[in-house]
Amino acid sequence: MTDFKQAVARALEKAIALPDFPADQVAGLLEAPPKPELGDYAFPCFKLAAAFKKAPPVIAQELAKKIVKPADISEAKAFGPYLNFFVQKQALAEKVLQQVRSEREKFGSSSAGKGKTIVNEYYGPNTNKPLHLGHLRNICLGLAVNRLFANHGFKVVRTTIYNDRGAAICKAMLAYERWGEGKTPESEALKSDHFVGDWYVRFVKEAAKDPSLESQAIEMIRKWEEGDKRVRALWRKTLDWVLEGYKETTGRLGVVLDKEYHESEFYDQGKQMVEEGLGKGVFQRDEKGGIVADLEEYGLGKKHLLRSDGTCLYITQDLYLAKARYDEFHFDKAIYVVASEQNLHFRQLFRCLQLLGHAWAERLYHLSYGLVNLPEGRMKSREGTVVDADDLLDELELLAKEELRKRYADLKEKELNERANVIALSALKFYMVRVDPVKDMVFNPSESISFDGETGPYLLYAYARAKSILAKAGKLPKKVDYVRLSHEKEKRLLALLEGYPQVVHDSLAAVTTHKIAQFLLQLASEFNAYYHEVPVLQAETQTMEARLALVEAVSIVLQNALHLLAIDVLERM
RNA sequence: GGACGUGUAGCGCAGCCUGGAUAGCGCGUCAGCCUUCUAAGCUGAGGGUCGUGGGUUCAAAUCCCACCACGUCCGCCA
Repeated sequence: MTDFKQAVARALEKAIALPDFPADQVAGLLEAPPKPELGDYAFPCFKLAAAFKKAPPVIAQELAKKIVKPADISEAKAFGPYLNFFVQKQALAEKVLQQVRSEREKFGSSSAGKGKTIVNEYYGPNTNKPLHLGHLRNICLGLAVNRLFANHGFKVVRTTIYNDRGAAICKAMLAYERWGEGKTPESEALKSDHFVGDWYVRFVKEAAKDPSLESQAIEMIRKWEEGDKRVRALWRKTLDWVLEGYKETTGRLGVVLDKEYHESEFYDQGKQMVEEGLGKGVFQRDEKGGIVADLEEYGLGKKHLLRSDGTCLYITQDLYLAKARYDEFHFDKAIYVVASEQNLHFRQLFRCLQLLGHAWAERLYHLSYGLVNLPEGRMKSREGTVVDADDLLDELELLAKEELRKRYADLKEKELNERANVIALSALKFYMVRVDPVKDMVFNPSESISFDGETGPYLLYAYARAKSILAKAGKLPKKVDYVRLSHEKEKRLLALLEGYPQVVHDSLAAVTTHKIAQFLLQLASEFNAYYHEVPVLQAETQTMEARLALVEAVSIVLQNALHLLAIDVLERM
């Protein structure tokens, strides 16, 4: 809560003076009026009607007369059943601008997570094909979440898990062994993960004609598990190709990992935990000899944790991995950024860990996100409607380049490439995090590359305009006469800036990013309108200096918020 | 069949947790604005039974119930 709001709440409490109307309720009732002309805080008087035995508008009138205005409140005025408060412009300007100026990149951050650790696992690919659009949503969310927590002083352990074994991987290996003729990514001039992915596609095609290939793949899994030298060598080779390709793609996006997990290294772990549960009586052995968790009472059905032949299942290794992570990092929170298809799996996993008596199970959090669909419908690898991550990144960069060439014909190649890269990434990242993660979303390729509207480039452009003014101004004033910021649009900008830390705080609490995205759109839009209407550099000196301070603050907050979404900025566009 | 989620303007989305003042934004459409700090911009117009029906309430897009539509999941797969 801001200082202003707190002051208003306290003054209201005194004016109301009702014994059965607890003071702490007042602050909770204060809300933001629908329009700026109506003030900064509004107090609805409906709930007082019964106690005062008067109509809400009458109560609002009486409170307006009775209330002792706090120092920084210029007016308390009744609007129908509401009592509205106006924050004094100068006080607002002074408070906000001084704070942004002194805190700079720290404005909006906190030390709430100091000494605490979060582990974030994201994008976990199956290593038989290149990354696609779904991974991009995952990565963009994961990157933003990492920043969000780091911003609050958490130690963030950035991880991924490579699902690097199993049927799909063996299928790609089998096809390569069978028809590869010793080709390599280099010999075919293909990005190495695409090279492997193509062999997987080849397998699917051939298997449609020759069903015996499926059983051959299963045979290969068995050999892999036995440690067959030839199969293991083939696996190593193709896996390295895939990982190398991933590194290139994720590198473009700015992914940095502190720890990488390989399923192949612990896919047979976790039995001990399951047997421990059996011993404690929280899990049961079923009639065929498998081990089951009965989660019916939690509405989660029955879940098999160990096969009757004693081998592990998907969830078994996840039990192990969660514990291994806790033992290593003693995390205060562990986030799994995984598609909503796995909602049930994670609820079952967390519940099982809790049943095993691990208190830290409640620190686990599944950041579930919806599918990314195309305007034509769902992505289907069989129908070739999957949007490849590399292709998309290339396409975005190309479009940014075209746009830049149109505008700045004489831009040097290096500068052109750098700008196109930043612009393309902003387009993608913002498109992905601007939507509530729980929702399925439609990825419209032509819209994502359009730079009109609610897009990353729009935000970058607003930032570049602000920086351009600051650059032309040269030195920024040390002292500012805040009274000069008397324009209505200036007050709106200041109010937005003041609210930024709260937006960040709420985002952290909800482990979400789209609130920050919405805030950015609002701030950029408000600034663009201000830019259009109010001249800065042409203004009289004192006024210019005050406006420069405001523009500087806007640029700082834009940059801070973009940083939280893992979006880099450009000083010029 | 069950569980979970989603349904707001032609299209894409905020708002729902924590109920309040004529329901916001973008794209598209239409009409304007570049001799003045970058027009990737700004201003304005038009566009809505907030899926449907009940309920709670002084007040419901928001809370509750039922129904409908769509999506995902419900395997000793991952």
